[in-house]
Amino acid sequence: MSGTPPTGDELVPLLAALANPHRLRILAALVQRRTYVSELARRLHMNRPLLYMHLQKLEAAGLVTGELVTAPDGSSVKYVQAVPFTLALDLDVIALAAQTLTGPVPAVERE
Amino acid sequence: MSGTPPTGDELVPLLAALANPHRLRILAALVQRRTYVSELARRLHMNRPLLYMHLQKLEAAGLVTGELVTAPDGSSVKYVQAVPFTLALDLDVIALAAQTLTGPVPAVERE
DNA sequence: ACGGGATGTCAGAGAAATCTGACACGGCTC
DNA sequence: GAGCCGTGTCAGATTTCTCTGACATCCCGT
Repeated sequence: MSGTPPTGDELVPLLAALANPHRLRILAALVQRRTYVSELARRLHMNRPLLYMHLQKLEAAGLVTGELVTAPDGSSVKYVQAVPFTLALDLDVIALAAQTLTGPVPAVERE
Repeated sequence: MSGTPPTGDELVPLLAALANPHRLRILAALVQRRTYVSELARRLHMNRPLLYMHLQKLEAAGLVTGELVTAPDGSSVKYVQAVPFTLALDLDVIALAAQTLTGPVPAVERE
């Protein structure tokens, strides 16, 4: 995760992952502290299943890492933490990314 | 539109506006050329109503400007163009933006 | 008058994202 | 065993986003 020019196919999911208040707050909460899921749910006042969904999207976008830790007492706790990243966005970057978009486009875009 | 630190309430719509293949391609098409709507619809192979919706979202996010020009021959044509911008995204920026999120949050986030 | 090209808006179908409650499992402590 | 606290997953309701076809309007040139 760094400042390399993103392709369209990886930029869209990344932006989609960030374009949500909950997920911004989740990331913000994980910047400093490394927390486990249930505690995070309490801190952010959201249902655990909901938090799970958002965490999965963040994880899928590579913005968050999860680690299932089996504590010495035998209980398992899943710690999550934010993955540092940098994204410089710009009209030129977007124009570049748009060229690398695959998908249902006949590619008769020229002219 | 520039590199000032965005608040959460303006960052989320901005990211949401960008997190779409169509809108990336629309922006890319408007970087160089200034085009009117119908022609743009042909260039990108999409229905005009659909293009309109995406243009409205881009306009709402401040990424695109529209100008309805009444040509000398009397016909009116709407020209659209991309608005230059810069966005530097970062975990710290996100943490900052998350603090400025208004909304249905009891704000009992402390501790 | 007619056809063509432009703007703008609508209703509604279809797909995807969001959110909630309930369930299953395991391990600890009392 | 009962209660508490973790993880993980599910079905389903609700909402939002996408997308299409059709319509109304205006101006121009033939």
